[in-house]
Amino acid sequence: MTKDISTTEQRPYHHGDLHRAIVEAALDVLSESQSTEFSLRELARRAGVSHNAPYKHFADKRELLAAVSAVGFELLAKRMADATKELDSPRERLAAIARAYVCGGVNNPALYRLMFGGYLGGQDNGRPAIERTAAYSMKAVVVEAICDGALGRLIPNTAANTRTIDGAILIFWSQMHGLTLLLVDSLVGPSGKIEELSEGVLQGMLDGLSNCIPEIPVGVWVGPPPAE
Amino acid sequence: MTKDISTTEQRPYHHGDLHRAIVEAALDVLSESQSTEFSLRELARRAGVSHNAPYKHFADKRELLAAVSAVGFELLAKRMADATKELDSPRERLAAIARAYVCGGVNNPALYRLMFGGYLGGQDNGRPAIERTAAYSMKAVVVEAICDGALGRLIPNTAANTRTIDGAILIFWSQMHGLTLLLVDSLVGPSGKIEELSEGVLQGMLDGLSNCIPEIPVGVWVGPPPAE
DNA sequence: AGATGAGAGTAGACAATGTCAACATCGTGA
DNA sequence: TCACGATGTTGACATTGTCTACTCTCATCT
Repeated sequence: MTKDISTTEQRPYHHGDLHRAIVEAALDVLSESQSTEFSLRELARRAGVSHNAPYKHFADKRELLAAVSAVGFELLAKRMADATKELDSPRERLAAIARAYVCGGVNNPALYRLMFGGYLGGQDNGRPAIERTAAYSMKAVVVEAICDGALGRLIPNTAANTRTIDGAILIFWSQMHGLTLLLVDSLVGPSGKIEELSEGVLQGMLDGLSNCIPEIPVGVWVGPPPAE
Repeated sequence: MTKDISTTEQRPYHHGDLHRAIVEAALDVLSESQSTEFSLRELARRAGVSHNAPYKHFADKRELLAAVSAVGFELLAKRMADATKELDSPRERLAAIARAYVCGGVNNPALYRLMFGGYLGGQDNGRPAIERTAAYSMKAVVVEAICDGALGRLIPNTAANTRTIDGAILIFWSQMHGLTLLLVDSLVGPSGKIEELSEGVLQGMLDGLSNCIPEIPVGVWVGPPPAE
């Protein structure tokens, strides 16, 4: 039972904040190894607890990964929000959001893939609520910029405009999403020119959106499914 | 295909075409379970061989998945090519390609994610050559439609136009890629309206591309990295 | 204060998996 | 014919996710 390594200091029986420690360890390992195939036991080792301690905080590995994913969403939403600060032009704000989005994905591909890669949830077992809300808060930032006139004219955030806004977001989001993943997979490049590259796609898309803004509406929802 | 073990017939010691059998089993399991977390042993069981037989054909699980992914690329390229047949208008051909692309992804998300999800290769260990070439052949189909005038005017496939073409493909591809993954993850929907939805995004993008076609060029490559 | 009970951590066990090594079986070319 | 290489098989091992049963700690109730 003598597990103390140091001289007299002994780790208290209870960790104190294992939940957080495990999630942070997971984020570390994920960032380092760029893979979700680490073991719960490894995390337990890093946290200095027994291999089964994490199970007091997460039902299974899936749930742990969901928690990590949620942190990823929060980080991303925060970055996107931060990027818009001190920017007046709505179009510039939307562009900044896009840059933050792509940048976040490129900087930590494994986390990005965990968030959007469908390891969690599909149509079957919906992803945990904590994730949904995090993803939803991301959308809000985009909505704001668009309503403020990022596409060339004000679009009041009213029920009547819902479909227009969602249509625009759909295009915006899928373009950024696709670009991010292509970059991450090194399927387009070169990686040195990522910013230049994104900028071209981004501006082109914004112009395209501005041009066809009244015709976009299709029956669409964007973000977490509404009927739930 | 006499695989029967019925009464007295005994399976010959050697399978005959285990390589193919394993890949097909993997495709089956992948399609059914929509997860890459099946075991090699399971595939071996399905093929009716010992748990270690697959190792005579694949160095490890990664290599097996790479082979599956390659098949996926071939299937997708074929569908895209088929979709363009009997279509005269280049723009219609490009639209058909896009539909085939999105459709392929939505119909088998797990396979699509395996192909593009970066489970294999990153910038570190490049993905197997077999995959690269398959992915590259996909690009060729798109190039053709664009050069033929899908964006409103002919763009001869010359070295001088490389950047314009690659720029257009980048936008096209990332838009389709992103849309596919958003649909697959049920992050946008509703799923019943997938076609209508895709159509809106698609046409909007094509119009946008047509409008800014001369200004697109950025220093870009699309497809497998050229310096290799 | 002392009992107690729930939350948090530990220890041990189990089946399944990826992978290694040693052996068996077949078709084939020298 | 016969040895050899490709293909399959068996057995073994460390690791993993997860279950069950146990222990420790501390706040709360009497």
